[in-house]
Amino acid sequence: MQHKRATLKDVAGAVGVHVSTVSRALNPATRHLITPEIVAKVIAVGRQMGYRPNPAAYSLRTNRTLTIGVVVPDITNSIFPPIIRGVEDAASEHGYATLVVNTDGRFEREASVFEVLSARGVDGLVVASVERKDEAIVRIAALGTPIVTVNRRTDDASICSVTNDDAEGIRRMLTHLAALGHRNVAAIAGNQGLSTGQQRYEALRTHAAGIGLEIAEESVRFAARFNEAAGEQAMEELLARGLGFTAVLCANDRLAIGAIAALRRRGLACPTDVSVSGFNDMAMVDRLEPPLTTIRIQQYKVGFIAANLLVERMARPQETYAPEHVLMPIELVVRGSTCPPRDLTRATKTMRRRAPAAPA
Amino acid sequence: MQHKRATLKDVAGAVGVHVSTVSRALNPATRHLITPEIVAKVIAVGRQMGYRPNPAAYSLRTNRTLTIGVVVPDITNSIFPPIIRGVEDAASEHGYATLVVNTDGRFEREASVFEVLSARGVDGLVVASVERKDEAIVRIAALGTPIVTVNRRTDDASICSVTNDDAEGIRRMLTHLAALGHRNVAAIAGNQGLSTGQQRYEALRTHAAGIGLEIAEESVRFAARFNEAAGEQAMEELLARGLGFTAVLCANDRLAIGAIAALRRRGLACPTDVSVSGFNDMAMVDRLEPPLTTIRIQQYKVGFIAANLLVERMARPQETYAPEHVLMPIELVVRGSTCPPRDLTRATKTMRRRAPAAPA
DNA sequence: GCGGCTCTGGCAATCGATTGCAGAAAATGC
DNA sequence: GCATTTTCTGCAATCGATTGCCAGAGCCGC
Repeated sequence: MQHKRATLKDVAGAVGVHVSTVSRALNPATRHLITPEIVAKVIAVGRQMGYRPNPAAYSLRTNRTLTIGVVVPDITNSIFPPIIRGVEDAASEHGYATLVVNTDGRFEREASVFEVLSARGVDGLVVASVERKDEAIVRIAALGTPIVTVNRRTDDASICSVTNDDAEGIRRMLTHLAALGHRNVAAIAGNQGLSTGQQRYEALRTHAAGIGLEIAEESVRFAARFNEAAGEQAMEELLARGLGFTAVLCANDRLAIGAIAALRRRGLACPTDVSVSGFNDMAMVDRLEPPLTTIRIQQYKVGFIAANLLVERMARPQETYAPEHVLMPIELVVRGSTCPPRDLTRATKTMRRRAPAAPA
Repeated sequence: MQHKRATLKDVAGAVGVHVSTVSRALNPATRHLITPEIVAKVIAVGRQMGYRPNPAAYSLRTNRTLTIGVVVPDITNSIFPPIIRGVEDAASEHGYATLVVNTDGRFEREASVFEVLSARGVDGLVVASVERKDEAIVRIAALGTPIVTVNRRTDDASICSVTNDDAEGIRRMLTHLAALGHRNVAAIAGNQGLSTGQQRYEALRTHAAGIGLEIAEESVRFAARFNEAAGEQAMEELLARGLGFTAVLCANDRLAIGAIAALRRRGLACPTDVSVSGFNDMAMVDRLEPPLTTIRIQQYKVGFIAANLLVERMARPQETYAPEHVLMPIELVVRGSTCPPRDLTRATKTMRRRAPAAPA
């Protein structure tokens, strides 16, 4: 990146002091050991010579890389970039760089990804790809690497996390649907091996009754993955049973998008025939037709806070302290994909084929 | 990331040879200097002890970090993650890690971003945020850092690039619109300070006539930025002039999305009243209403190839060689946002207000 | 005027690798 | 069988920082 840059030795030579003096003068923590005039001179000459510490030498000596690893399932999944951005912004404020790696949710790749980060000697990890029972993470944490999980968390409460208030989100959405007049609501739940999937489903079970909704066992389908295809398939299955629901609550936006596509293919309109709700408020879902009613999570902030938490923990290494779990508030965003039920049961109970969205 | 790991010295001790022997035995390039039996033993013991080289020590000695910097305007803009992913995948195949930074297109941030990467001593750069006249890049390149730009390029042909065939994309889109029967086509061009903006606009000028389209000077609006708001504003301006166009070619998808929103707000339907086309084929544009007709670019591949090119260049440092410029083929993707003109001029010439998308 | 104190800043070891050089051992030539 | 070459391995310097230890300077009080 540059030909040769000034070293401590160069600065020391220019000022006429020893390298150790320069080192101490430049480090705020040891600066008090040096006479103020020398400090000023060193700083001035250092700046003028364009001195910048060599990170390799620093790492070698201190065993710290000022780098944190960020592990995500896939950076091209648009839920993650805002989180990563938050992590990067917070990390860079503290002088840390971030190394982002993708696991694709595949086990073998996950192992190699941790291997790479470990080989690079990252000082800490922000992990967005964690599963509820994630022994790999627990093992790495036990070895002493500070870790914070984002969006999801492990069942094991010893791993720090920054997550969204999934339960409250579901409660708010159920309340919204009930307020619209829906009584028979179906749901497409997510992967129960992930905390998001499990929390959201559990909230459904916990809150439905109190809100006045009946959600029968058979009205819930579990999607294997959080994507459009799984949502589409789940919706197909729900429709095939003719359960007479007027709304479908989906565990995330991508499932909802798939669900709406499935409805459309069956000649049913969203929201007039069936209301559909999402979760996350991904980019662009406000521009879909219909615009998606969903729960907004604070993606950027989750990443930002997680990185700050991590930096804080990395500062005091081997101490043990209580793990922290931050829960971020969510927000209900009502758009066009939910509306009052037109006719409580007719639409989905009798599965007549219709031309898609034909003008009446 | 780990408590203490085996060093060369540890392996040397275990095998009973000198560290330099271990170093040479482990390095494929110097392995031939060592007796095969010793090599085998060193490798076996090294593996068994879980030896992994310390990157800091390696960097300090060799002045190479095995890290490349990736500079993008904003990782949350969904055009970039696939590119980044391509870069990361290719880079990691060669043992390189990637450091991604965001400029937000702001000048001062751009400077600090290069500063950070330079301080970290990256071995090379993949830059997606480059402008046509980008002196910063040229300067850094002149200092000896290998650089490859992606998606965009500098006017200065000495900087390697991997870009998409923007001109051909525009030609294909114009041909498509002409084939549908459009004759009076307007355009929303992009920032002319970026190669994409300029190339696409130039292609418009070059090819329109030959294809049988008239694109008057006043039928082209230049959007300041490549985003929805700019597209919306540009479309407003086009509509305000009542030019009688039946289609609008936009320089990218986000402009097109904004343009369609503006049409809708004016009570005009896309594509029945006005066809709109995009460029890039971003994620999700196939799920919009109407699904966007656009030009598909190979985002992942662009990143992948750029990283390979960069790695190749980093391998032989100070040599000078001809800069390479790779042009990736594009693909026309016809979806719902373009259709034959209903009535060649009535729709946009007489600006009647209508209820949005009301059934006839 | 001297012992003891604090305050500064220099010395040198250290982190873990790479690599030029030299010397020992083995192979080759005659 | 000796000289010469080749092959292999060890030695030690080096990269650029940090940091424990120590010595000299200056100050104080008595």
